[in-house]
Amino acid sequence: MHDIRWIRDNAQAFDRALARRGLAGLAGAMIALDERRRAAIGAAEEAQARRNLVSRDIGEAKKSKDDAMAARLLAEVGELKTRVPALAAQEKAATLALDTALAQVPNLPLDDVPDGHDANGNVERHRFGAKRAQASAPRQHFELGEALGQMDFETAAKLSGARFVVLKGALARMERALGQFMLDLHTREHGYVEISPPLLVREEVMFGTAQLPKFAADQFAALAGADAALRRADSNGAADGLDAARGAGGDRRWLIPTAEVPLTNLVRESIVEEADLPLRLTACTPCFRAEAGAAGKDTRGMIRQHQFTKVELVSVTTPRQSADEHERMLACAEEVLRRLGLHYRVMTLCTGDMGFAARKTYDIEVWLPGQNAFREISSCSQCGDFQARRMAARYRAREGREVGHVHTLNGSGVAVGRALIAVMETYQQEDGSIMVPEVLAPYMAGMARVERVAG
RNA sequence: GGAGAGGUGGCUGAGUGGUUGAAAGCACCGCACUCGAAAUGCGGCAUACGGGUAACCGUAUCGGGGGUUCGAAUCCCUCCCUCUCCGCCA
Repeated sequence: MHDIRWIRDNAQAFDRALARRGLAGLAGAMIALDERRRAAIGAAEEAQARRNLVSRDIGEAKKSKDDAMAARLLAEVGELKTRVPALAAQEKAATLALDTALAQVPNLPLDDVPDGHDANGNVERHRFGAKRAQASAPRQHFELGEALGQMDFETAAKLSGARFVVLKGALARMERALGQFMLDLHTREHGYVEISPPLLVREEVMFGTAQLPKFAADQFAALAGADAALRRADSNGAADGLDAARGAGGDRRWLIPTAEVPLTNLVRESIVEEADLPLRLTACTPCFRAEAGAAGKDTRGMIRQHQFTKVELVSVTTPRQSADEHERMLACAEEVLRRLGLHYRVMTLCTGDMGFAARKTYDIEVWLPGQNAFREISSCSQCGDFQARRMAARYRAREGREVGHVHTLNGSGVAVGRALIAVMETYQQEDGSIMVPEVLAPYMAGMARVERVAG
């Protein structure tokens, strides 16, 4: 969410930055809404001030038993009785109009973000490792997993539909091992605090990190007492089942699409002392995504699922610290892949490929031999004060005791499902078995190799 | 699910519909006293928005929303949240 006062003072810079994202200028429209809002505020406050003044006099008059004076003042204030609520309603509507418009505007790219229209404009920053020599054509993870009898998409479809998977035995264990390994690395060596957050959150929490209102179609929602709520909604002839259910007393929560949502919102509506910053938080959680815009994309295998596990990194910093923290966070995520011995490259996303809330983003793309391609396994973003403003998350400066919005950053450290895929495809053997990377062995009871088991 | 009790400033906690943004205490900051500290005394100490170069002025906020009233922390409705007891449950 942008500061309308900043837009007012920097209208050209604002529109120029939006243009870099391929968007039309909005400063004029925003400023017009703001002017309407401020005019409404002025009118409403003036009326209220007058009412307050006269009301006070009425109180005085009644106290001194001056009934004639009181009656005269009452008559005088009569007109305000309808005017004040009307003006207040206008003010509310004008403020809502501005807020609604502002909530739809994405963050602005930092100056050093490369310009571009889409993923083709991303710039490689550096890479690590190399492709391994493999005797025959490497197989994809789902071919390996199905052959091992430990990755079952058909059964998952029976339970939940497309884009779900059932892992069994050693592969299930390896997924868990990956999450544990990452969490241990970040908490023991990188200074992050482990969090076990709620997976169902309120609407305003989703708004805080900017998943809502614009990306509702990408999210899952859960209803408590869904049957009863929906039945009542139906009988009301309501169009939108969810909103209606809520209106009918249904209790709606959103399933987190990433732990970024609960972790970042940990500081919502609060003022953190500067001495306590930066906050570094990590969690390993399931993530739920509707993948609404991805029909037909990555339909095979575990690359794109409605549910997947991810270790998330979140930092809350002062404005001065956020750029350095971004580099640090990237290094923390990279370290995961280095220790797993996975080949990857780091891309600086261009203006056209960045997410809504980001002002700068690094993606880590891991090499998948079976796919013969680099695929995203982590995305580390600085959001500046964009989310902080939506969440009302502030800090008090050490010097001067001033209050300002914090900066927030988030990154995957890393996506566990995709890490499993990368390990499988990278460490696959001719016979279809998979060598276990050394760093995972302690988490897998010393198992050295994942093999097909009878049954 | 049933019954009940509550939500007031960073915290504790008063508050008869009329200068109550809100007593008091604690915490915090400044000053005085002190060699220093403690104790004590004096003063300060919410947030947001609007207006103003500024000093400052105005408006709103006592869980959220709505209502009654010239005027609401105080009355009414509604929603949310917290707590206690009972039941159920991983």
